[in-house]
Amino acid sequence: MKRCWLVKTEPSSYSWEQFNTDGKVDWTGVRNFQARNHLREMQKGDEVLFYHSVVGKEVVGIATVSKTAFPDPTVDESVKGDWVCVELRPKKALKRGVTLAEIKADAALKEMLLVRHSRLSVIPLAKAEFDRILELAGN
DNA sequence: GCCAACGTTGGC
DNA sequence: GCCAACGTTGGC
Repeated sequence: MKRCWLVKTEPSSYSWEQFNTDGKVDWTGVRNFQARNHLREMQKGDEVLFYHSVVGKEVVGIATVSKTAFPDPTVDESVKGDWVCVELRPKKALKRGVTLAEIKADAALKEMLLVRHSRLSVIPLAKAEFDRILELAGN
């Protein structure tokens, strides 16, 4: 079954603009068990909201999973554990960014893990939450 | 720039 | 196995 996700990134390290320039990216560097488990559950074609943390604090676009979990090539001998990444491709920019403040203010979204668990970097979304964000964005 | 929340590490 | 210390993330 197709699922919806949200990934966070600081635009100063990797932005939506850079993502679009690249055309695709291996979503590497996840070093959190919960986030990793979510990466493993991603299926090809799943839709992923792209969120800018710290700077902007808004959802800026939609990506799709183009390759399911595979070993993270950025892991070397100094890193313990069995880490994975996925390949993402940009699908569509939001017409208008949806900010964290708006998400918190929205009755349908304020229970999102993005709000409740702000440090998790890969977050599963309910379809209704995903749709609501697109609605707020005007897409 | 500060600090709260959380995860990880290491001593016991 | 507990818990204090520490590092990191991310909102404000």
